[in-house]
Amino acid sequence: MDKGHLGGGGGGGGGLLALDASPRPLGFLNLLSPPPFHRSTMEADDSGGGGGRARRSVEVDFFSDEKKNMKKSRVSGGAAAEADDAKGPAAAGLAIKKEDLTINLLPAGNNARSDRSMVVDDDAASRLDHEEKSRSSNELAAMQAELGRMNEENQRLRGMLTQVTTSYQALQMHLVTLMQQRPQMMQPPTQPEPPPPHQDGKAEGAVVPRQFLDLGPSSGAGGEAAEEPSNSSTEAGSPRRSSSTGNKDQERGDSPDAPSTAAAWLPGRAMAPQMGAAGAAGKSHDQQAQDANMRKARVSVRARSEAPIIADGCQWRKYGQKMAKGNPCPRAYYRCTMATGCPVRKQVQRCAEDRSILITTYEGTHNHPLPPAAMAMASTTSAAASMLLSGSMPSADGAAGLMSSNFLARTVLPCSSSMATISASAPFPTVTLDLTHAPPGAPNAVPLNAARPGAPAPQFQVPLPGGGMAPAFAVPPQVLYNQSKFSGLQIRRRRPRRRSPCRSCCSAAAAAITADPNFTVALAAAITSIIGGQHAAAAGNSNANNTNTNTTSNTNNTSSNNTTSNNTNSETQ
DNA sequence: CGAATTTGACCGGCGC
DNA sequence: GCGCCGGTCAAATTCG
Repeated sequence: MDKGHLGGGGGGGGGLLALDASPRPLGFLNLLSPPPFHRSTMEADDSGGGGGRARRSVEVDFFSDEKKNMKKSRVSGGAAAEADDAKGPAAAGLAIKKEDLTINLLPAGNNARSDRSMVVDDDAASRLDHEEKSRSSNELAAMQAELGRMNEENQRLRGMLTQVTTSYQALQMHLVTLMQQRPQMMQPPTQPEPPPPHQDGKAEGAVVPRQFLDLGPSSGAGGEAAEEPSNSSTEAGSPRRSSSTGNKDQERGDSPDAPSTAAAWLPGRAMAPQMGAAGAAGKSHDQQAQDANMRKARVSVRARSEAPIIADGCQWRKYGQKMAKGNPCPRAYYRCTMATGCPVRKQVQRCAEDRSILITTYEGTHNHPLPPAAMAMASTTSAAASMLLSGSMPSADGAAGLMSSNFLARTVLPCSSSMATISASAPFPTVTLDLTHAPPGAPNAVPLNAARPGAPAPQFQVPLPGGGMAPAFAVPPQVLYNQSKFSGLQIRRRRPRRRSPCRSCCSAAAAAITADPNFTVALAAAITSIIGGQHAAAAGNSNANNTNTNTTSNTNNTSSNNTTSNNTNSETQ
């Protein structure tokens, strides 16, 4: 065991969860104003308990390159730095030369002093000294006047900068919107394909050929993933894993088409087989960089849950547990076992600051059909991931990344500031869906149901066709009215074409979210749409959706040797 | 007895 | 280059 890991004792806790550690994410995302970037640097803070507090305001850490540039530039001058960094080429015309703002008041005094020292012993020069003094004072006054003038100029330029910033933002948003639409339009018409070969019996009947968490703007990965078992996320997470060390599940699932595993959930790569050799060969470096980015993309869900794991409708097998730095609660690692070789993994960890909050981080794309129960989370995470990655798509271009992130912020966050947090901070771009806070006007936090079917906690659960309890979120009543958006989204997108169902799903999801001024409502609606069809049988539990009683029966996993996870990570389907 | 979980060890990435 | 840390493996253990 890595004793060092258990030692923990620091803040940090990893880029992703560090951001999530805040019990109340602010949800802001002001990419054009320096403060978030300044704060984001605190993410790397390894300090102890205080780190969490500090991180409270750390919500955004997009694109470290820009951050560095910004820092660098800020050293040289305030307005100039802002103009150069925030605006980039667009603000070239507004660039302010450093020397313009570098106003040194010392020379006058220094010169005078040095002059005086030169003539201090010269009586004849005393009068000259006096004259020079007065001249210096005049110069000083002139310089002060100049300073005042420059300040005014500075103010004026700042105003202009703000104006240009606004227009630039608008253009960015527009561009991102266009870019989001483009993948769909560019997708070549493809013939229907047979269902996945490994459509196992677990998901029979109720299964819906929908991908969970398609991590890509051009969600082609979904289609490929559905047809090709993949451990690509595993490869991403642990490249060293080779045939000799791969686990049984993965080996079983991957062996048939290992070469395409990477394509299975990397949207860009997924396109390669379709495009053929030429298409694959023509893949740009940008796209490859994009792939790398997508491979790491994650969706984190924060929810109040007394159970050690939230029931999201999938079957998970625990394969590891570790103490994460800065969090006394262990982090558990699960992989999806609904289908052999499913690359999806998730990490479950309690929030260090509020242990009633369970942070579940999903990574990867399911390569198998999902039961409706799993689609609730799928809708949420896939949409969020799609948005995230559509935003980080042109990662090679710093300005574009900034642009996209800003777009995400504006589409996801403004109306649901407590709902979604986007972080492109290294190492993984992450969307955090915070379900611990109800939308404005909602009474309380949104409780997530316990994973255990027999859990005593009066939390909202949905029965599955198979008899198990499906995941569900307690939906604040006031958001139920708007369920049509997401439910329609799901239904419409069922099997548009086998080639890339997920692509379409996510594009639609992203579009829906983009169009929807209230992501919170849309999210709740998605879940509600699931609940709606099966709610009746869950009446016994449904009374908990309004009142989060937060029973304290759960003993948190505060010990590294905790043994509570063994009875919770297998979900009855 | 098979499956699932636990947990120490190992590996690679990354920062210093 | 070294150490820290996240992530994963896999033998041992536990559970049903």
